[in-house]
Formats: sequence, structure tokens, C-alpha cells
Amino acid sequence: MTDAGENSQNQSTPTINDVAAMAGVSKKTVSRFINNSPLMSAATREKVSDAIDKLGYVPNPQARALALRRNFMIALLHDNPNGQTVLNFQKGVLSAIRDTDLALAVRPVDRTSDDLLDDIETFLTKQRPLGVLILPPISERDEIVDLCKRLDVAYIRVGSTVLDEHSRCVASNDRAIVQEMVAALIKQGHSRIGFVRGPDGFRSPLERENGFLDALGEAGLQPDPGLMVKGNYRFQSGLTAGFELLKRTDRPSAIFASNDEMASGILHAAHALGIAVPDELAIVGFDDTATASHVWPPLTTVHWPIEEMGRLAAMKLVPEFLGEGVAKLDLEQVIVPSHIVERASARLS
Amino acid sequence: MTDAGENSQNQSTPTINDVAAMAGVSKKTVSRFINNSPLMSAATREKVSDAIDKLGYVPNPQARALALRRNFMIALLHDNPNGQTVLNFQKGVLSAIRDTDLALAVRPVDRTSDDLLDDIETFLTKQRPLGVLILPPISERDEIVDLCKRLDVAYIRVGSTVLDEHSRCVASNDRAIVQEMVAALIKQGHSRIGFVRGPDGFRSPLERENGFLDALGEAGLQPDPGLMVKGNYRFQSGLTAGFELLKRTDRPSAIFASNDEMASGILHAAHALGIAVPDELAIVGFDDTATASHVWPPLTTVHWPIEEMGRLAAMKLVPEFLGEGVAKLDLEQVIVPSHIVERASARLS
DNA sequence: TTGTAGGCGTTATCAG
DNA sequence: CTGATAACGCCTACAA
Repeated sequence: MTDAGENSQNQSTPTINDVAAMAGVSKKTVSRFINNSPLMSAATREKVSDAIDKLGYVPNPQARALALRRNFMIALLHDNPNGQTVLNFQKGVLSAIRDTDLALAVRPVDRTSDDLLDDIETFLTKQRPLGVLILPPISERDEIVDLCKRLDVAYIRVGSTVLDEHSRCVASNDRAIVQEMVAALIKQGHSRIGFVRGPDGFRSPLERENGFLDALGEAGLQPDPGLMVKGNYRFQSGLTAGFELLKRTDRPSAIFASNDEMASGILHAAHALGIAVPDELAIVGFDDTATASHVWPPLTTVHWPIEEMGRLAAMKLVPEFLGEGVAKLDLEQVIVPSHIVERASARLS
Repeated sequence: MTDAGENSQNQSTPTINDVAAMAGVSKKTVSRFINNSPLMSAATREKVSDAIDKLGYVPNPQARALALRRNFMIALLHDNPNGQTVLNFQKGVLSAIRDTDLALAVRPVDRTSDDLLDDIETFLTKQRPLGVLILPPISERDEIVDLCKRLDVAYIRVGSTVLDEHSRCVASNDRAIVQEMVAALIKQGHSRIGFVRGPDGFRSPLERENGFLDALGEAGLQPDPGLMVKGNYRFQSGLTAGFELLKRTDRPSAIFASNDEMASGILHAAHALGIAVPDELAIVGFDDTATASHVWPPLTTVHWPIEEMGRLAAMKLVPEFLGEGVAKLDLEQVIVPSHIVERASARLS
């Protein structure tokens, strides 16, 4: 006797049984409606729809999760690189899934840990998210992607360059935009341009460096190894690099820092040495985080579209959950273009 | 016939049935073990424990969620105030739940929306988190807390002052620390001190303002209304306030800004007007976000222990999930003390 | 202290 | 196109 529907109707929230009873159909039919099955007559569809509206029925995600062996959640896997970056990416993701039933879980990991893969595996098998978004730099690690494939968890890799097949990744065009930025500096008359690198072993520092070299090459300038110094994306390394570059007798007239945090460090060094920015030294950065507009003078920088990348990545990961508003074409996009933001630390025009 | 255990044992992940079969007990007994029931003989406990280890069994959170009507997840409810703040809080929460099975879901809301409560209710009924952590400023809204109570979702309110009974909140001591900071400025000889307020309608700006007034009062100084200007916690408002204060003929010799972002704005204003910091003007902020140490000169500020607050809030929300490492005493703590960080924008000693 | 029966709300199978 | 029946994996009665 299926009288379960009867008693649960009064006090607790309505279940699929209540809907089925009211619509005079079976549970499975209601289930079909929920899952947009094409195998339904318009009439039945209508009946079910009415009952759902009348009851204010909402499918229980936990029950679906159990039956489907999959949680209604997407996860953000990252290695806590730049705080702002993660946050802006989150904003993008959340804007994409705002009107869905999906939750966003945040999962920081430690890329230097030996247990990295175990950690991720435990997380994925326990939480069983619909899919994961992997931020750089760990998005470059193929073992993680292999793990996702083995566990049958969808993924999107995010990076400074195309890291996977188009349907599985989102990327920015770091190399091209850096080339553009440096070319703009050259056009302003700078011929001795310093470069502060990001940390070794990752993709984005390489892309940005190549963009820098591209620009020099195109202008027929020889890169001066003495003007290219190491950094690690942190403020302190920018400070050190700044002093190193600016204490040279043949110091550069412009410096490209591979991110804003290091650019701020260089700015500090310039202030400390009494070098006027931008009159005696042009400084440009990369990222366009909050810091870029809060320092003095505000940084001319590359706007890295990390929030838009978050939106796109989420849409590509779970297009079936998005409303009709999403055009199919959008989802084939891979590259989200960056653009240059001119502020006071370097004149470009 | 309970042969379900037999066939699921070989390929898929082990279930409670497999454990029960191997240990020679019933499902319920295994369930008791999982839930730390005291009603078990040591012998049985051992048998079950062995079987679990041998099988590498992990309880399925989705199934538990369905049965318990509760997801193994805690949610972070916030209204996107300062990005850095949210992120640092997240870090704290994640450090607390690192070794648990819990996931952290992030849920930004719009406090100005009419649907605020509906949004939250939908989220809570759908996701059914174990509990929610509510960040300021929405942590001040009693309707939200009432909603949590009605839906039987545990919560912790986070704020700049004690907002709820001790077991349900975590707070910083903004008023006291601001008083301390301003007293330190006074001790340095400043008697005309500007104050830049935060936005109206929230608690933290009020607390900070009261701390400011406390310090003046204690020193026997009269607050000058002309030196107390409005802001809204954003950079731009700090810039405006800075110009307003610094263009006065009787301009202050020190300014307290209610957060770092506004303090950065004031710094810009000072630079633009050619006023030397800290020699002609001392500037202090509040928060100690990344910006504080990236601007020039670096900001003397109050370190707001938002990450520690995140840790504590998470521990108070779900103490039963934490390892033995957590002393009961810690969980009775409510106030996480702030402290002053002296940098170059103001000398305090 | 342990076990049995039934339920949590949904989806899959497979017959009609 | 639709529906009975059996999962999904765990937990709560209640009984022994």
C-alpha cells in the first residue's frame, strides 16, 4: 500500500510520492519530469507540472545524490596561490551557478605534500562532486587529471595557456597580452626594460616571459640577462628584485613585473631609492588585483580576467544545469582575453 | 538472504553490508561503531574495527545525509564585504576542518535584496548543511538567525562585538583595540586626530567609532566634529575623506581610518597633496589585509584576527567532528583579541 | 549489548 | 509512453 504519500503530505515537505499521488501518476513519471525526460506526453507533463506547483515540491538533493551516486556540488581545487585570485575566481563561478541547485565547495590543497593525490582522491570519493574546477598551478599536473578520469569526475583545467582539449579547459592569453604590453612600453621610447620573473616550475611565468621576449624580438632588441631577475610572485621578492635592478648604474627605464604583488615591491624599492614613478621609471604589473589600484601611484597593469574565467569554467563544467540563457556557442570558448589597464605607474599613450 | 554484501565486495567500494558480513555482525552494529555509540562490547568493537580496516571501508556521506536529513558540509554565509576578509576567514575554517569529512560550501548573498531570506531558506532546505557560519554584516540580522533556528540549522555569528549567546558566536574586540591604538597616537603627541567612519547601519563602524571616542575621552580631549568624516569602507571614500580632512587649514596631524582600504585612499590623498607620511601626517588603519603592507609607506594598523576567528567559529560549530586535539576550554572562547601592527605610516613608539 | 524490519526520497530496470 | 519493483547505503524505531 502506497499510503506514504498520504501522511507525509500534511506537515513535512512534499516528496515525490505526494506529487505522484496528486497528479495520479507513478513516482517514476514524476522523476522523468524532473529530469527532463523526452519520453512523456504533453498531457502527463502538464499534470505533473501542476501538481508540483500546487505542492511547492522541491526534489531532495540528498536522495538524488544517493541514487545518482553524485552530489549536487562542484568543487574548487586550488593551491592557495594568490588569495585575490581564488576569491575572484569564486565570484565568477558563483555568478554562473547562482540560480541553480548547485553548491560550491572550496578545497585548498598543498601541492608540495606527498599526500596530494591521496587527499584529492579521498575528497572526491567522499564528496562525489559533479565536477571539479582546477586552478593553476595544480591545473598543470596531469596526475590530478588522470585521477579525475579514473574516478569519473568531470573537470575543467584553468591556466595561462591551453592545457587540455577545448571542452576541458579555460585559458587566458598571457603570452600575447604581455607582448602587447611590452611593445607599448617600447613604443613609448623604452629600450632598457627590466623583467621580474615568477617562480620556476610553472606555466604562467614562462608564458609571460615568452611574451616579454617576443616583444623585444619583434622590436629588434636584444634581451639583457642582467635586466631579467628572478622572483616568486610575492611582494618581498619584488622588493629584492627592485633593489637589484634599480641600483645598477645602467638601470632600466621601465620594469615589467610578472604580477602586481611584485610590482608593488618594486614600487617600494623605487620610493626608497627616491626614484620618481613614472617620470624616472615606468612600472607595470600583471593581474589587476585590488592592490594594483591601491598603491601609489596606481599600477598600469594587465587585467587578468580570472572572474570571467570562473564563470566560463563553471558553465563548461555543468552546462546542463544552466538556464536556457546560455548559448551553446559560449561554451566552446576556451580563451578569455586579457586587456591592458593604464594607470599612473606607466604611461602607454 | 543478505547476499548483497557478497557481490558488491569485489568491484565497487565496500558498504556497511560488507563490513557487517566480514565482522559477523549486523549492519546496525557497524552503524553503532561508526557513530561512536557507547552501547558496544569491546570485543564487538574490535571485530568491526578490524573489518573496516581490512576492507578500507568509508561510510558513504550521501547515504548518511539522506538518512540523517543532513549534509556533511558547513556553509559560509556572507555578503561579500571585503574580499580579503572572506578569504582569510575561509582559510581559518578550512584549517579547522582539514582532517574531517566535512566540506565547506561558500554562499554569498545580497543583503540589499528583498529575497535575502528566501534565498537563504532555499539554500538551507536544499543543501541542509550541518551548520552555517555567518559573517558580518549579515551576522547582525536577527531574522537570519531566526530562520536558522526554525529550520533547525546550527549557526555561529561572527562580529565585531558579542552578538549572541556565547556558544553561538565569535567576536573581536574592536572597540577596545581602537581605543588602544588611538591612545598610542595621543601618547605620541597627536591631539588633532581625524577619524574616517565606516558605512552606516552596521555594527563594526560603530564599535570602532566608540573606541575612538573612548580614547579621546580618557585623554580629556574634545572630539572635533569637523575631523570626523563619513566613509563606506571603500578606497574611493577614503580618498575623498582624505582630501576633505587634509585641505583644512587646521588639518589633523594623524588620521584613524576604520579600515585599511580607506587608509590607502587617505595615503593617496596625502601623496597628491605632497604631505609627507608619517612625518607630517600619521595614518593608521584597521584589518591588516595584504594591502596594508603593500602600500607606501606600509600601514600601521590593527590586525583583525579574522582567520583565527574562522578557525574558532568552525570548531564551535561542529566540535563533535574535530579530533581529540581540541580542548573543551578553547570552545568556550568568544573573543579573539586583535593586536596592533606598527609599520611606517605612523610611529607609535 | 545486539539484531530485525522498515524508512529516508530518488532513480534504474524492465515489462507492459 | 508509463508503472511496479528493486536498488542506493545508512539510520531509527522497536524487539530480543
